[in-house]
Amino acid sequence: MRREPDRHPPRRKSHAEAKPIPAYGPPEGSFVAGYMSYLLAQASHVYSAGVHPRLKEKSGGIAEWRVLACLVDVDGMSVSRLAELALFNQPRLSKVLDRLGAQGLIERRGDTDDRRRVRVHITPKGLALARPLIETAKQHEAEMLAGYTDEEVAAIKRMLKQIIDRSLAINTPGPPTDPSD
Amino acid sequence: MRREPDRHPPRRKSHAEAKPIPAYGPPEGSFVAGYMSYLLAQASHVYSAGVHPRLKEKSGGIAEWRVLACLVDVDGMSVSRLAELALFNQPRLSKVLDRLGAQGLIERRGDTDDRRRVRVHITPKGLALARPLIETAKQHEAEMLAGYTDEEVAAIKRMLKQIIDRSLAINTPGPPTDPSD
DNA sequence: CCGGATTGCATGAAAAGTTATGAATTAGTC
DNA sequence: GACTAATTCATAACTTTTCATGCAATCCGG
Repeated sequence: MRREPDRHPPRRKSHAEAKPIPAYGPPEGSFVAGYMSYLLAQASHVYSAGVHPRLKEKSGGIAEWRVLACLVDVDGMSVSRLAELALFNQPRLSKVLDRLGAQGLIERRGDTDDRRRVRVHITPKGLALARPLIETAKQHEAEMLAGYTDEEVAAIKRMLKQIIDRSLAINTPGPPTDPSD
Repeated sequence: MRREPDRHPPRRKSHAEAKPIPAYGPPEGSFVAGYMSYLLAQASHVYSAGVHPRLKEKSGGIAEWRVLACLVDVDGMSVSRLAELALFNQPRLSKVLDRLGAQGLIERRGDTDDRRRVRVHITPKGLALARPLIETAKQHEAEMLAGYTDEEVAAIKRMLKQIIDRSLAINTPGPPTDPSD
């Protein structure tokens, strides 16, 4: 049997009265509708929903894509630094790197000075895969932001960076570097 | 042995020359530093990093928390609608619901009219758990946005909602509801 | 230098998520 | 009304992530 037996009580009425509203997103005035964390998560989610299928198909997964993109920016980062940049915890990144390494897209090399560290390098094969993906991503961004002026886009990005910086400042308990900031 | 034998070539130099910069976030001018998807993901990530531990501990997981929060807003949604709202795919939500159901925090009830549908209801026990969590979330939001004026906060949220709406419009192929929009 | 604390990364076991698919029900068409 | 298509949700099989932990290398106080 598919569902529990008593989940569906006997039918109530013939078939009158319309179906509920199929609206997207949270209802106006609800908690989540105005909750910043939710808005950020939803924005991130729906904004990238359009490219993710393409990126995932080519790179083998969104996590893989993110790592490759970061490595094109900065090659040879340590594992923990790369994890931070790609927004992963360290064990997760280690395993993503295993997969990327198995495909010959990245390479781990021990740091010569601090032998605890492992530096991650993108291979030529990895670059050959990543570069076109970055173009795809840029093209998607262009489409998504077509309705905004350059100034508006700049303002949006500035605002996001500010949110990021402030969050980091709050989350980082250390003594304030400068109270006048 | 822990790593591949040849990962660490012989040490290079005594110990002069400083260690690399430990900066947080992507380097200025890099691709990801200005890539909207990344900014949104990073903002979402670091912004909520502060509450997530607390919410997770109390609710059993961030996914669980999101579902409960949505249900406090709107009780009795269908599974697919709730999945959409909580930003999960349907099978994932089904499993989150299994867990929540096992703890007696939610209940599934078959829709009387359309017997394919299953409506999800939060239980009194679930409410008792969720309400304080929402307070925690609100408190966190207050802390995080303390540096902004009410108007600035409103502007930020409006901006995010606009990004969401536009993304949805672009991702939804259907004919434009109103070309004059 | 020596020993304890710390850092950087990997890894194993357990938990959670994903993909593909199936079953039940309803909708639509002729 | 019967038949096919479409919707809604669950589930099984497989993959990925997480949590905790271990080991090696460095750091640091004496």
